[in-house]
Amino acid sequence: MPEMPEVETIRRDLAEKVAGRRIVSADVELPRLIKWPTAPEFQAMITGKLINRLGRRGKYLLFYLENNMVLVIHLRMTGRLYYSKQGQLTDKFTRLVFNLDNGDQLLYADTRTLGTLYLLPKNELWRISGLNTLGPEPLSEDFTLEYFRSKLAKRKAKIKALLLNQQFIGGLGNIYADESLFVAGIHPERTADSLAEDEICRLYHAINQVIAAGIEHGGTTFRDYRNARGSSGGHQHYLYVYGRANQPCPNCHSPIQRIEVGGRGTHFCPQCQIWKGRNT
DNA sequence: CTTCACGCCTGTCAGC
DNA sequence: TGCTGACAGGCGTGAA
Repeated sequence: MPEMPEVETIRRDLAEKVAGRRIVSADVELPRLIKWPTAPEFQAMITGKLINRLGRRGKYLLFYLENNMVLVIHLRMTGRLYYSKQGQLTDKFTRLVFNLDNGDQLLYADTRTLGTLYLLPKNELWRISGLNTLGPEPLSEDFTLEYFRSKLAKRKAKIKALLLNQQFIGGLGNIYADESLFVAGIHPERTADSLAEDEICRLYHAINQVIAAGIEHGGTTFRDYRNARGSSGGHQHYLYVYGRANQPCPNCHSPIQRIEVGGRGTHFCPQCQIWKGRNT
C-alpha cells in the first residue's frame, strides 16, 4: 500500500496525537509480524514507554521512545495505522494494539500480514536490513540532481525498476514511479544509462513534483491505504496513468497501456512516453 | 558487482 | 453460485 507520501501523511496525523503519550500495554495478536526482538521481549520492553516524537525514513515510520528506544514500523503492502479514540475505530484485520495512557489506542492492521515491526535502541537501527541501506529520499537535501545522474550512469536496468530500488531512492513505489515517468515523458522500459541529460533532469524534477503533490493531497488510496483517522487519501483523483489502463491519456487522449516491467504492473502513455534512446 | 525470479500472505475481481 | 486464475501500492533472498 503505502509509499512515501502515504507514510508521511500517517506520520503527520499521528504525531500530534501520540507524542507525549505513554504506551501502557500492547496486545500482540500476530507475533510473527515482530521481527526484532522476540515477540514476548517486544511486548515486555514496550510496556510503559513514553512516545517522544515520530520520524520517518523512506517508507519506514519511526516512533522515538524514552530511553533511546525506537519502534520501527514498515507497512509493506497492506499495513494500516490508526489512532482510535476510546476504541471507536476498528478494523477486522487488526494485528497489534498499543493501549495509551489516555484510554485511546494505536492500532496496527494488516490484511496480507506482510508488514514488519521492530523495537531497537537508536544505535542498533543498523540491524534492520533495508533501513540500513536506504537511499536518499525525494525532496531531501541528499537527493540532488548530481546524485541522481551519477546513479543512473552505466546502469543497464530498466529505469522503472531502478526507481523502485530503495537503495537508490528511498520512498518511491509503484504508483509514484509510473506517475513520475509519465510527467517526465520517459518510457518505463528505457535502460537507465540510455537517458539523455535533459531526460535525467526532467525525471529528477518529476519525482520531486509527484511526491510533493502526493503529500499535499494526503496520499493515494487505490485500494487499501487509509490515513491515521481511517479515511482515504485524495491523490487518486490526480493520477495521470496509474490504474488507468485503456483510459485516455490526460495529455494526448491515447489509451493508457498496461505492461509488466520488473514483475510490476506498469502504466504509461505510448504517445507521450516514446521509446527512444540507445536501447531500442 | 548487477539483474531477475521467487516467496511471503490474504483478499478481490473478472471470466467461465 | 462456485470455481479458477490474475492481480495487488513491497521487499528480502538467492541464483545466474
